[in-house]
Amino acid sequence: MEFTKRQAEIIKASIILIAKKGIQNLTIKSISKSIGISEPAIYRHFENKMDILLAILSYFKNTNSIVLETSELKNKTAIEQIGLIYSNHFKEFNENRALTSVIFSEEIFQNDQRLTDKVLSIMKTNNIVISQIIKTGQKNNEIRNDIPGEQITMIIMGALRLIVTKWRMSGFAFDLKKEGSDLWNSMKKMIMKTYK
Amino acid sequence: MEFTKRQAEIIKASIILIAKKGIQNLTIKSISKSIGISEPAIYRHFENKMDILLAILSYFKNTNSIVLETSELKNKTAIEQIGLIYSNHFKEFNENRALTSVIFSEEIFQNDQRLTDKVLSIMKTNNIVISQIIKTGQKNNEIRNDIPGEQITMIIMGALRLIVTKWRMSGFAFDLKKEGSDLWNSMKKMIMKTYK
DNA sequence: CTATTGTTAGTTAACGTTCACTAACTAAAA
DNA sequence: TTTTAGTTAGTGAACGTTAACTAACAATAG
Repeated sequence: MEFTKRQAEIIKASIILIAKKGIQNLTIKSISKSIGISEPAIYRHFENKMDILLAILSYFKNTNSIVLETSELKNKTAIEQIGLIYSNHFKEFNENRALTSVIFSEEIFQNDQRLTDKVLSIMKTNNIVISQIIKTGQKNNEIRNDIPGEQITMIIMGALRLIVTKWRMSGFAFDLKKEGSDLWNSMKKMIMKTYK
Repeated sequence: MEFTKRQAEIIKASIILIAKKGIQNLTIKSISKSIGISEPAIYRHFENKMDILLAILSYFKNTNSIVLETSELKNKTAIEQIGLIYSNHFKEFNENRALTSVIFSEEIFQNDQRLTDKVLSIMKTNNIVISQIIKTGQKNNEIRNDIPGEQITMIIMGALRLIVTKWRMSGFAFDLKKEGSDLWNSMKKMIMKTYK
């Protein structure tokens, strides 16, 4: 188990606090207050504040892997796989809205090299997984190959990120699952080799 | 003139500081140090720190309007117009790299309602301009109309944002103008009605 | 022409508050 | 009985901001 119960509690409280008021208002005091213990008690579970930030990123990495590497993906077409990754993301965000404030927000973790490196590695993992699926789809003549796979990956990831950002900034005012699914259906038309 | 020389200096210094070390390290002390005056002197030019953050966003709004509403856009096809908006953005970012750390980083300005509102209004302006161009292009049978204009807008904006984010996070390691232009050529293939 | 008055943009010193973090102690669980 | 997880009460450093003052300059009045 990567984190104890209390550690997980601290991580989740921190994410919610960042979502609400930004990283500038994430303090040991605000964390401890939100879970109902004293400030020094936090230090029984994390060495320092930086370790909490790193733990948040580890938590993302896990969540992300689960969404990306689910066994559902096996024995599906490339298009079906990307579709599933899209809908899994939307499901995850719908259940954990605070996550959207930080998961595509590389800028938040900019104050330390270790944080930046960790963010970068999460981004790269994402890219490799999607890119691999796209390229396989291109080989199978499922996805158009007059456009480099990396660029299709960028377009797919860019749209996913932007719709989630808009959803959050609207105060979660629209149905992400529905709008997201519509968006994906449009993207399919654009990237599939033969669309009927 | 919206800002005095000194105010502009403070704004630019702040953007560079955010780009370097994140919003957490933007302090009155760091700003004053970077332009070589004392901390209290900052208060001769801005009432308080919040006003500096708001000024940064106003500065963005201006830069953004210039990129979006240039007269070059007149008498051009929709595709040419979006192409120009893309390349103008890349040119602007290339000349002012620190800008990329904040311009698509809504999360940075999350600690106050006034900041969030201003960010939102900039995003909306962007969207309206691009969306208008796309819809005109669809009416003229220039852009495919089997996909709603709003979704094409989202895809275009999402890709632009993501490539800029990647460029920044790579430490500006690739040629944004070239990679961006390649990306746009691929997007054209996807959204044009007839591509030869 | 010069003395007065006001403005602008800066200084040093200090304010109260909050920050991350620690020492010392305690209750309860293992 | 030792370990774990909490407490209270504190630390020095950094935070945004203000007070008090000054040098340099511009406009105006005598």
